[in-house]
Amino acid sequence: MSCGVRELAKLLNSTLLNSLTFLGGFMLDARFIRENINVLKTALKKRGYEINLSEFIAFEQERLGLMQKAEELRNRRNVVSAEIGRLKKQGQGAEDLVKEMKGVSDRIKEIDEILKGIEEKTGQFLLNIPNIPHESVPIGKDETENIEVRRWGTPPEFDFEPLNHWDIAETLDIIDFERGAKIAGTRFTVMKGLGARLERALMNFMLDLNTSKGYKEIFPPILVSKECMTGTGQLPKFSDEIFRTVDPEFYLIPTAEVPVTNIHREEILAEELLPIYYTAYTPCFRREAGSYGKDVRGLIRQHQFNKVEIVKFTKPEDSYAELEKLTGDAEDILQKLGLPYRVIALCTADMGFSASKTYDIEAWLPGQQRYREISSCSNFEDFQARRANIRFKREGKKGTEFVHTLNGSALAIGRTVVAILENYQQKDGTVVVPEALRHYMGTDILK
RNA sequence: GGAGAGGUGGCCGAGUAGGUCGAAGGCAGCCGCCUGCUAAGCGGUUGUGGGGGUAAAACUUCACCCAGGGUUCGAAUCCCUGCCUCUCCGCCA
Repeated sequence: MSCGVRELAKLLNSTLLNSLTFLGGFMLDARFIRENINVLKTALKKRGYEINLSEFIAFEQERLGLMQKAEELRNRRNVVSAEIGRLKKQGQGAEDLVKEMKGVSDRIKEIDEILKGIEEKTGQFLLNIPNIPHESVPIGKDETENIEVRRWGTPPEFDFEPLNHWDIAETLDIIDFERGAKIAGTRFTVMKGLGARLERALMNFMLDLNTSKGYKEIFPPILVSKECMTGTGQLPKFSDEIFRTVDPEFYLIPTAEVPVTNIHREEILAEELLPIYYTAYTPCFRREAGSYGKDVRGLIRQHQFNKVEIVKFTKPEDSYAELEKLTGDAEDILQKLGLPYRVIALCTADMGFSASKTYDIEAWLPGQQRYREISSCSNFEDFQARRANIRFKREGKKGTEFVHTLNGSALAIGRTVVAILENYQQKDGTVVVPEALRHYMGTDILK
């Protein structure tokens, strides 16, 4: 029965976001919303999001009424203007009609002004509503209620006290934290020698593995427009977390998800193109505002880091199966690298704004004696597709539908470096290179 | 950065003294007919989003000729701004 609720809620969400006239040219089914307010409220409450729709609905009713009025007037204007043309052609005067139409046009302008104001308000309101969680997502109030789905591998045992990656890296002289700070400030690092090489090896290894599975390699722009950021859901709500250039205005991508998902913005895809699989290496940039005390040492939390991402566009009926496959593809990388990990299903309160369902993959870090996030795999259903207006057309069917978008890290490279250094460290301070990387590294040991 | 040209439907391409243009024509596609197969030929058809309407259709209406403003009774057609593309010059990895 929760399924029925879910379906309703989904439909409702669809309808809501449809009203972004200034984004995609959609309109909103106000009646449907009026009849289903409670469904939406309940669904979002699971996330801890309280929604107040009463003002919105009032605006909607007003908007619909005004729109109809304006359309009537436009129709009148179209008809009469044609008549005026006809009369003039026959050499007859039409002063009365012209005068009347002048009034009509002014009236239309007035109404349009009001409509614009309303649409601006409702549009902003809608852009700030998070996605509705999938029914399979555990309900919870914070991250303690996430659920561990499975584990792979066994944390290594050491006959010595395992070090943190920053200590290992310092000894090996492969990561220079101080000079990173000198050049750019805190949360920046310089990778050197085998460290730089390891970073590059991981990029290549991941891209090669992903492309061998049918993901098409993409190398996108790293500065993007505001529209892209809105399309994938980073804006307008999370401007604090993003770097921005001022003149001209660009946004530095926090993840390849942004440019890669927006590849198909404003497009209608042919059914046979789906599913589309992309993989992309990009640098990523994050402000990390509000995390001042966290992970101040080491590579875990940087303003700039490298990541290989995978992105999928699918038909709605396939997206959850694709999420499992996508997560599996990310896990495969860790398995090939021999890094122990666990998979976590995020609960309703811990999921990102745009996601319907998310699995985090956490790698074991001996230096911290705990699992840390190394990948996040999400199904956004049609949330991003609505914002970015990405649709597809079914063979032989009228109209279009929104695609579902998914993405996941495969993987975050900096954190993979951390996991390798800490899991493969040896008593003498050297680090064994995982089998799968030796070809890329040209060595089997970091020393 | 300087000087020009241009942005029309899936594609090509008309439309420039503003009026019945959602937009000629061609191609491609689809549906029929015809031909023993293929090609050619004939007829029809083919956009997106919204409102009203319907059980669903039919039907009706509004918007969309890069985007946003403006002029006008009326704009694909005129004016302004922005974005993008192309050519030439300069500069540069």
